[in-house]
Amino acid sequence: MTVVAVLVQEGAIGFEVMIPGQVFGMANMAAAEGDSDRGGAVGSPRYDIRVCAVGRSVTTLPVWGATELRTPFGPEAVAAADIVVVPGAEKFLEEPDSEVLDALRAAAARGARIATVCVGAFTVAAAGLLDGKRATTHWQWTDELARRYPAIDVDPTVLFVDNGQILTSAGMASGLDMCLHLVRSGLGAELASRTARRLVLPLWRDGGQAQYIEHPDPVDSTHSLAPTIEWMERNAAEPLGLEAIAARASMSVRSLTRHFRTHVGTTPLALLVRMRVDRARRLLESTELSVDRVARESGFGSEASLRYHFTRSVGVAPQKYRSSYLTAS
DNA sequence: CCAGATACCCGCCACT
DNA sequence: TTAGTGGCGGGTATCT
Repeated sequence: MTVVAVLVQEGAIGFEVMIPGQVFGMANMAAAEGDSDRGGAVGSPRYDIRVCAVGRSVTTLPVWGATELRTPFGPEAVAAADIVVVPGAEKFLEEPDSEVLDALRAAAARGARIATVCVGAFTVAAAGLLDGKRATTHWQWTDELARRYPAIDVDPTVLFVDNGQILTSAGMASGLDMCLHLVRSGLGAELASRTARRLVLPLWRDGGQAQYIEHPDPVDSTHSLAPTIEWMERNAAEPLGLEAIAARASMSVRSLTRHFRTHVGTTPLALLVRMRVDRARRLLESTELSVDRVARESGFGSEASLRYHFTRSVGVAPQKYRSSYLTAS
């Protein structure tokens, strides 16, 4: 069981406080569904989510909805957590409470993962945990983060950054992507994809995507490529070229790449590679197929190609991923 | 891991 | 005039 502590500070942004509960809670439901599908008894939940405050037991959420949050847990939740999520708070430009900083440093020191949403990155930065690391935050505040903490390598162009131990996300909805990423790395791509479906989240939003995309014509642009992308998802195992994709979208190759850049924020091939890596992950998790077979079944032309992309996006080689995944579950 | 071949991506620009 | 399209060139990423 993975303990997730959501560390709430005064003036926390309500939406972001709720994100971990929604994603990890949904992962619990997806896991239970998986248990019964396999004919076995429903196992215990995978995640234990504890909304907590350090210093105060009740934190108000005075803006944007004017509600009040009761935090059932205190510092002991942070001390017990495997993952500490830090949502953004209203007064993020002020020095955080020293108890909060101490709790974060202690958690990091004993190896817990720390994940920030939005301007929560400022809190973790104040604890000195981001020095020398790559990080991101809400695009309105990336410059300020870089100015205050020159030792941090701030990347304003991505949805989230995973440093292994510390994760930072761009803000608001990208916190969903980051938490889903944590589910994927903890429990596997198959469960993560079922969780995404329950959350009605697109599967393919990934860390390396533009934070914001201009939408000159939101009505048309948000949906025009959706059928093409679904088609790519279904046919990712086939050798797809730009020509074929463009034909499917009934436009030229030039227009296709242009639309991808402006509306999706990435390129057709980059998206396809992500889809294929995801397939490969699932095959490695759930089958005994050789790495070479996995490469072909997931749409990569060769084992070398799979290894190249897999290692780049997952961080470990396919074979290593399979063995570590099996021992972890 | 290297190298040659190929595919892709995107600025530029003419065109509808 | 503005908005969108798509061919072309060639630097770069990817494949074999």
